[in-house]
Amino acid sequence: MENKTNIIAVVGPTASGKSALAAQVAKLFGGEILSCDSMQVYRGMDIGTAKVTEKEKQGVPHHLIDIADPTENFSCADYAKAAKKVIGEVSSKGKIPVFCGGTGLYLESAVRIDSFSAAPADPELRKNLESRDPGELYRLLSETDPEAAMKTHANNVKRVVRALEIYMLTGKTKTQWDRESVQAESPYRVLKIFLDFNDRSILYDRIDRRAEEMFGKGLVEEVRGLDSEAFRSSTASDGIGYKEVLMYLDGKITLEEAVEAVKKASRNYAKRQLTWFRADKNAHRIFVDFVPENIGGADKFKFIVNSATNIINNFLNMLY
RNA sequence: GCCUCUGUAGCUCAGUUGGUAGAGCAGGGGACUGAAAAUCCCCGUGUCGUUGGUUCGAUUCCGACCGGAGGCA
Repeated sequence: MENKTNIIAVVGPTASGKSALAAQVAKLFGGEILSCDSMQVYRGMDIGTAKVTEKEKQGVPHHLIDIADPTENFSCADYAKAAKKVIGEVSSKGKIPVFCGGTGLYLESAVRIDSFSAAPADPELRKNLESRDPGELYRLLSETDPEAAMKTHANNVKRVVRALEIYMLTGKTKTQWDRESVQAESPYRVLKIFLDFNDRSILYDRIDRRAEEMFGKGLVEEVRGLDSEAFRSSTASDGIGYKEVLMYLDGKITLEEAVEAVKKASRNYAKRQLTWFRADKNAHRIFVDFVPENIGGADKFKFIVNSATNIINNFLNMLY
């Protein structure tokens, strides 16, 4: 129990300032960054994913970025495997793994889920199932795995298909697999710091501004360079900023409409992220837009770093 | 100046043959174990432009007025 690996995670919605805080925390506590972002894993997708620049890394090693090709299928299980390896490497050097990112599922996959089902995605089977009547699929799930059916809405075809896929491929239900996937005694002690906003419109303004900056930095050119048949049929091309620009390149929408669509999708996404992290009762919240009146400008960041530092010190001193 | 059309939820618009109204988007809430920046679920009271009139009753019909669009001069 006392041999557990301490892990820090800075999480929050897109454009909340995670990267800067995480890098600072890593510097202060002797850590290395483990990116926790389902799109930053892809090489060549830099502008649209707001990937950290060398300067922003501040000399701190960053892992789990650029580890996959945009045309390949990458999943949370692949991520978990890679992340666990990096956790081991970093901690064996005596450094603290500092996760930083907004993909909640990826973080949980790495630190909480011990093993995944023995059923990797099977594109053929999925295609086959998806071509069938959704109602029939759901009925099938209700018969084979009633518990999963109960937890999954019939309209959520993706999830229904996945649950069926697991059963068909392994003969064991998703419910069973899930139950066995979480280890009773985790090898990690995880501190999550959640950057939240008291006034959401402030977050939304930042998102809007950042979307415009992305186009200014050449997002359209980046997407043009990635464009190919293989890219278009990949998960990566579903990323925010990428799918909209592809529509623009196809002449389906104007550039202005693309910019607006990216803003909108990012805002909607941020809200989903907030929902995810809010549900996590173990996450320590810091309201980054809620600093004392008398603190402004560059001191604001300092204030946030101080808040995080206090939380981390308590964590390292085993106060919680 | 005259004529026609138009003014309904933050936005775009339905609708009520007169019994005070509903969609999409935005927004809010939620779920999430191999696609997760994905996928899915739930949430719609608003002076129906203003003001008179007709009516048991008007957002709906009539008049005037105030916006907006177009046409004729």
